[in-house]
Amino acid sequence: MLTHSQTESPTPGERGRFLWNQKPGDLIELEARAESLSGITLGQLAQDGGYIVPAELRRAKGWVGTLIEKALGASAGSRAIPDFPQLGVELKTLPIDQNGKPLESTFVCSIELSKIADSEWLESRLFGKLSHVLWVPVEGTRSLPVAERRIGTPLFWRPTDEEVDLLRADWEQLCLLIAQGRTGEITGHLGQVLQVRPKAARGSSRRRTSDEEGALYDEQPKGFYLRPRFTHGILQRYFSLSC
DNA sequence: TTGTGATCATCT
DNA sequence: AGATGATCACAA
Repeated sequence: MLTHSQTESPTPGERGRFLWNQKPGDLIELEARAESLSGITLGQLAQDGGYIVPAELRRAKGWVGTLIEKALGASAGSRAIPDFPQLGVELKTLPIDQNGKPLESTFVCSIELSKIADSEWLESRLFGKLSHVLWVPVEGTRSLPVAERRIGTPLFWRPTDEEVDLLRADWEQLCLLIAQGRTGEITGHLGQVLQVRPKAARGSSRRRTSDEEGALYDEQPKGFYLRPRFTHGILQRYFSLSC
């Protein structure tokens, strides 16, 4: 996905302006490094690291997120833990339009369909990932060439008590349906701030699970997503306070 | 195969 | 326009 330049511009991690693939030691350092990306374009950042910018994201949907991860030294890989394990921080890029409005929902984590029945909120993947997030807004208007899109001002976010209540209420409602084996009733329409949507390589993907009674059946893999309205609220609150 | 990074494509 | 369901690439 992150294709290296064949022309050997700067060797990644050696000559670039940014500390590619190097773990930040603490929150202050992570913040400083995230802020150093603010205002530059994806093309500039990619060139610094010696990466090729895809002409379009259709076949490179996670390219922006992976680029920012490498630049900031995220180390969790594809494990189901926060991107900066030692700091407990999850990194999320957020595509925004010219008004700072999120263009897409935000994927949070996949759902362990077979284990969801006896899970608890405080131990959940969802709560674990959302307890501390570093949001990095990035211009995402489709008509803007990927290389020209600018990285925005990063912000650290911890959900307020009110936001936790909203998330937890949705999470419990959706988990209950899943635990009862009523996954057929789950659509993206449910949930005020959180929703459950397919998360699979193809629509026909299936994964084995069971309901409270232990009955086995196959269901489409699903994941939790934050609604754009919710993430928009996070950005608005932050930027209204910082002005 | 599952979980990560997400955006695409289409319908209302 | 906004949102839902579908889909793409990669790592372990």
